[in-house]
Amino acid sequence: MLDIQLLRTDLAQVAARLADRKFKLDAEAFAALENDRKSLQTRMQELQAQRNASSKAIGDAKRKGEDVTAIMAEVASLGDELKAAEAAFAELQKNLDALMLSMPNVAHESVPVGNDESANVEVRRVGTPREFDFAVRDHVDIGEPHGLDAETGAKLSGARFTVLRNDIARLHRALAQFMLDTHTGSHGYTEMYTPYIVNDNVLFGTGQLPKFAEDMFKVQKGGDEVGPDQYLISTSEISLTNTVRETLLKAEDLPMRMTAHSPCFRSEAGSYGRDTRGMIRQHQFDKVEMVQIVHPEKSFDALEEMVGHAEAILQKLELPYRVITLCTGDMGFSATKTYDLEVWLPAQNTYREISSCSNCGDFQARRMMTRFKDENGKNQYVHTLNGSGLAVGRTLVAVLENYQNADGSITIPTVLRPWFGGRTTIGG
RNA sequence: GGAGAAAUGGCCGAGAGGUCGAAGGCACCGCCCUGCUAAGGCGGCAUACGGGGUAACCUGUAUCGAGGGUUCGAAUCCCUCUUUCUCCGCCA
Repeated sequence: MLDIQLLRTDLAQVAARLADRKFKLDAEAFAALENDRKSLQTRMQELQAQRNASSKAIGDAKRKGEDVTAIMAEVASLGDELKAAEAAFAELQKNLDALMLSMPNVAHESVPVGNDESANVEVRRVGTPREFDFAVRDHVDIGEPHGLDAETGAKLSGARFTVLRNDIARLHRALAQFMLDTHTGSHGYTEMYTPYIVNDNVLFGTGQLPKFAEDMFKVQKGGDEVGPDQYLISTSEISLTNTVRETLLKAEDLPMRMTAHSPCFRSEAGSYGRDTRGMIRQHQFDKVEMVQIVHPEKSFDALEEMVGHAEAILQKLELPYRVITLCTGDMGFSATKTYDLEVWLPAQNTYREISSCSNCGDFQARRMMTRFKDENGKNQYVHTLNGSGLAVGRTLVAVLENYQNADGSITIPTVLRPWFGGRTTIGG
């Protein structure tokens, strides 16, 4: 959520920056709403003050044993007017809140302005794509003989679900554990295990709701118990970041670094026909997530560091990749700046997204009410960051394709061999 | 699933229809005293929003798990929900 003060004082500028993000803020409508809010609030507060004064007078009079019928009569007429004013204010506040919740974060000034991915900026390339002296196969063809089974996945759950068995399942697990161990062992993250089903208010906190409900899986309890609306997490950023919701942290608690390995569930509404083959785009995939809760002045340094943490995984796996700065039009809702990591996929002869690292500034903190007491004893919103470190399913794809051999076997990356009892290949 | 208890400020914990934004303690900050790996005294110390002031600050309103209700007036009474704890049952 944006700072409403900023909207009041700098409406035109905020509207312009939101326009870069393809959000049309009707400045006039907002200003009108703000105006109404002000007059309604003032009126309501006046009436409340009157009521409080009268009630106090009644109390005083009663204690002295004086007659209170006169004051009682005076205050009687107040009730209805107050109720009406309060109702009108609540209604308006609701509309204002809904509008505020629907606005994306504004981009940091260092973010390139642009409409779509064509305006993204490549920051660097690391590693050189391998030269193959045989016909490159894609991960489906390479993986199938060793246990990648889309057909059974579809039988169980439909399109975009895959069953892994044997060495492929093991490789998948090894990847996740390697990532987790690296982040906890070398990058200072605390390992976490969190719920995969969360209440709707949690989704408001990180920004998936109210706007992106169609991307989520909504779940329902058996029986006829009614509780809050609940959803499967689309990323453990949601549960990790929200662990600090509605809390007042101490300055020395910061920075907090959390990591978790979890499945992610995405409806992929609107992506029909895209990446239908293989494991690139699934309804369920695993991801090792990094989340940081940091001091507001340190969040952009933390973002660079976090990108480095994600890169370290790719480097240790010896996978070629590039780093991209997303432009304003391509960034996620809550982000103020985002770097994507794209891994080289030989079969597609291109780089594909495998990690996304974002600084959300105070946008999520404001929605979650997460603050810390700063050096001067003032409560300030923290800044939140999240990044994939990495998407496990896509990393599996990248390993299969980049490590494939002419005979259909797969060389196991050196760092993963401990999970294979020292074996060096799958198949072959 | 059954029975009961509870939810108050960063934390602990009083409160029981008006004088309560809320005693007391801890933590924290300032000053003083004293001096040594301690202690004592005094003062300050919730949040959000509105209005005023360059500002320190002043002022109004709201907030005692959440939402409704009763009342001139609710932390205190009533209803619903959520969460936690205890006992019983069931259970990976």
